[in-house]
Amino acid sequence: MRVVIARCSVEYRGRLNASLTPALRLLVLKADGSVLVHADGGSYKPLNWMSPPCRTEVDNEPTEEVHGEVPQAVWRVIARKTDDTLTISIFEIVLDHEVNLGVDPGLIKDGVEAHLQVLLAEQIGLVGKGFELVRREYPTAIGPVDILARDAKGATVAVEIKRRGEIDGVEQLTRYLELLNRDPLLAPVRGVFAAQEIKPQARVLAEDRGIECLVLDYQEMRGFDDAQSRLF
Amino acid sequence: MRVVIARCSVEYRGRLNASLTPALRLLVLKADGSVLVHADGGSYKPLNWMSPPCRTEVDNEPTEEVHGEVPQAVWRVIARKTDDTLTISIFEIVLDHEVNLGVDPGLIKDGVEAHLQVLLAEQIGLVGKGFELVRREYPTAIGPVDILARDAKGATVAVEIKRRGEIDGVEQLTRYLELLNRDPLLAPVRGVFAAQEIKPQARVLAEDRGIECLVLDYQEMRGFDDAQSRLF
DNA sequence: CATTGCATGTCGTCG
DNA sequence: CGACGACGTGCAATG
Repeated sequence: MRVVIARCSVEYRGRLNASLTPALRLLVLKADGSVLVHADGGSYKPLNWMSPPCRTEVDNEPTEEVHGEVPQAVWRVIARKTDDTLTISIFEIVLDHEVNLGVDPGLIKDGVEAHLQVLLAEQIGLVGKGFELVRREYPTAIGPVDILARDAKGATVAVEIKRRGEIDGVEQLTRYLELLNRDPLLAPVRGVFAAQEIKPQARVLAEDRGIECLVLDYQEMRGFDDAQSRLF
Repeated sequence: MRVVIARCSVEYRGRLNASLTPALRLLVLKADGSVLVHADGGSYKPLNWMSPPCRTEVDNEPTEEVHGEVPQAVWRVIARKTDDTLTISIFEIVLDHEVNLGVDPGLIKDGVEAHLQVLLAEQIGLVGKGFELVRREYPTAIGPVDILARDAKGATVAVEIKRRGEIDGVEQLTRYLELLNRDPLLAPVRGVFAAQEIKPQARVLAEDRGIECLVLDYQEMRGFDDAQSRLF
């Protein structure tokens, strides 16, 4: 990785055109060839960047003026496949440090939608009394339904789980329900839209379509899970 | 902005839990308090980060071991509102550079969906022969329709424009059509789904709903536009 | 302030 | 490799 702080201007040509007039910025050149241009604000997205795979051509003796000034160097970063280009004109370097970071051991995550799904499958009673799990990730032609269950009377229930429940999720569940209800072995299938947080518009749409909304308490569900595992 | 390269471990607690075991990484502390943790790959998203507004508490004399080692410093970055925390344990500093970048003049963009919309409004004939523009951003209760037009026979046509046409966009257009078709002054309203690229599933869904798909050539449309403006 | 819709989204997973 | 959905999505425009 090479870390540079420099006064520079930047041009991007690709899916759109974007440009930065000269100013002091942080440039990060990663080992995989990717380049980030950061300003002192606007987390965490760079002002401009190039994603790998890409290569960089360096011109250390440019002759053309850029923004009324001949830069001391021009870096041309070219995407491997899309022919997007990022052109960085360097006018003045304040810091230039190269270091070998090695391969990162990587990130360990815990607590996403997958976990919610596992917990709710274990605690299917939260959806309704006497409910029984049919299976998680129940496969259909248009993708897996998060949870398929049967209610106390044996009727089929499809559960869609989201961390944040928005209209998209209701649409997705609606498509599943439409498909599942074509199967005479399953129909009629009810829908339950479960999320840690359900946006008002999503709730309205869901209820308008006869889909039940269920707000999940992740902390509580995890707590229950921990309590369960401590018993063994 | 402070740029640090250090051997460090990182813990994030918030919407999820995520952790990084000790390794050499780039740490960027921006003027607005935000912090980025970058490895030497994986553009442009940091491994871990904290978005502003947030504040950092520094402990330069930690006593507790982290990963079997007492760090030389611990930075605790705390989000202002959500009480998310990012804890960075510093074991060894390779580079530590502070610089005042000043305020960035900012990015100038050109060529996004808005531009496609303007171009298609100007070249409404691309949607169909004899079409006439009613207006761009035609307002409805659930948001503006990208383009409303009339076909050669005077029937109303709603056009949804996307750079990449996916299922979401079809759903969005469907909602608009449902609403517009309740207006006796407009009904019946047809739908056209226009994008630079239309995903197969989106196309199937659209056509199943009687929505026409239209692939746009941005380069060509821009070229036509340029040619037009050169005439004046 | 909440909602909505875009993004050079990026990133994993699965066919 | 492409398609699809999730993301600590972030972000700006808008009511």
